[in-house]
Amino acid sequence: MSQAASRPRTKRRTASKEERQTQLIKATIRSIAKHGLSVTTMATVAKEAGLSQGIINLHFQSKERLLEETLSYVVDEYRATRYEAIERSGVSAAEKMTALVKVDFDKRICQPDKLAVWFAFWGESRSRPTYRKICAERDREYRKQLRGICDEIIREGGYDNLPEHVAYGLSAMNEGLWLDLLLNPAELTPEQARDVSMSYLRNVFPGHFGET
Amino acid sequence: MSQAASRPRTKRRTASKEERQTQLIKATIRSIAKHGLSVTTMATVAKEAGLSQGIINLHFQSKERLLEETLSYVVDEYRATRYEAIERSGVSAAEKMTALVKVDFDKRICQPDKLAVWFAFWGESRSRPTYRKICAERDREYRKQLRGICDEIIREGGYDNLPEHVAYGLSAMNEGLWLDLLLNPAELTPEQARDVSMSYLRNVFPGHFGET
DNA sequence: TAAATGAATGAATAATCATTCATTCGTTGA
DNA sequence: TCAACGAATGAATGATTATTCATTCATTTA
Repeated sequence: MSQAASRPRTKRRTASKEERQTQLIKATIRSIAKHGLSVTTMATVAKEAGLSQGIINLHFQSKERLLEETLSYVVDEYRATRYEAIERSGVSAAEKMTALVKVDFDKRICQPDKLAVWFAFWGESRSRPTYRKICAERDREYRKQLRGICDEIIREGGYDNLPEHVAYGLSAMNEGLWLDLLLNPAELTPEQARDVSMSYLRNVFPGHFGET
Repeated sequence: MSQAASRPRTKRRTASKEERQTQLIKATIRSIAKHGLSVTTMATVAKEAGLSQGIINLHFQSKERLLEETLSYVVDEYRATRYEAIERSGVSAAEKMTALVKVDFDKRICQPDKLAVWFAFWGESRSRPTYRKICAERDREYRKQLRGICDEIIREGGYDNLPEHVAYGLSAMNEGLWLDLLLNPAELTPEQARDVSMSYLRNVFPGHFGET
């Protein structure tokens, strides 16, 4: 949240626990994006943060805990941004739905470094129950939110789609579009990805997201 | 393709180069699924294959090459299954499209071990140009195929969807459904995932995939 | 200002891992 | 049956890496 954790002015400085931890988590995100998770070492993170080797064990006890905190950080940021967007949006179900799609392709959320972190942990999560648990929480909440909005829209519009199909379908499509943004950022912009997602909604709920 | 590469009968046997390489690649897939890519070592692969330490360097020169060959193996298998399905399917665009969706959720293709491999490499691909190149080839081909079919269906049905939106949307949705199958196999079966995907097609091309 | 506190360092350590290669052993051709 | 070949082994090696901890140094307190 604070940008104060960037770079110390003097050659050495003592910062608050929270400040340092955030600084180290951000360094971990950059390291994963730059080198990949399997090449991210205590050394690459410390160097990225401009700090010394031992500091990570001082603040996080172990590398594993640092990685878990990093995943949680990204997950929490995503959830917070979503709730914020829902709060700011209009009260209608269609407006809420549009707000959610916008969040997925918001610069803050789908920037390359963050996407790299999501997929790095997803890639390992099959063999790491802890990662899966942190991610599962995200999925359950997100889909529940989406499912509720779909229910409402379907009731309003008298569509004969199954709400769980649309909720699964939309969240899956957005995750897949993230993958495309990660793998070939040159071929697809976040704005185009959002258009693809919105065009899905237009097809499924023409009365709410129709062209006219 | 052959199942002969499973387990040698005698305590030691000399096999053909190709047989051993396939055996090692399959062992790598299992190791990635079981331990994750970052914990997959020469030792875990050798153990999984029931062979000795040095054998991988003998056949693949380096660990990196083994991993690249493993990714290529999965990519090639996916492509081959797709082309096979198109050949077997009816000639209409709608039949071809249905065949493609079926392939994505075929037991052979979307089994847990294989999905783990896809996501393990996607997670690292941002920092590994070689991985990205192997995957990019897959994407380009797949989307081109899909795009062609969408063009045809849109022409036939007079829909006003953009073919590239549907092609991007469908492939993204299927990739996202793979993620759901990987992360919570208990909540979603491949058959249900296929239904989600097909219900998308019903909405986008009601004249071709309509309910009646 | 001086002593106390604890944040930060970085060299040392122990563990892990990819790679090498001398040796073993199964297979093939004469 | 027996050399000759080469596939396979696995102990040894050197490189990498997470973790520890004695020491340094900035900040706070008295």
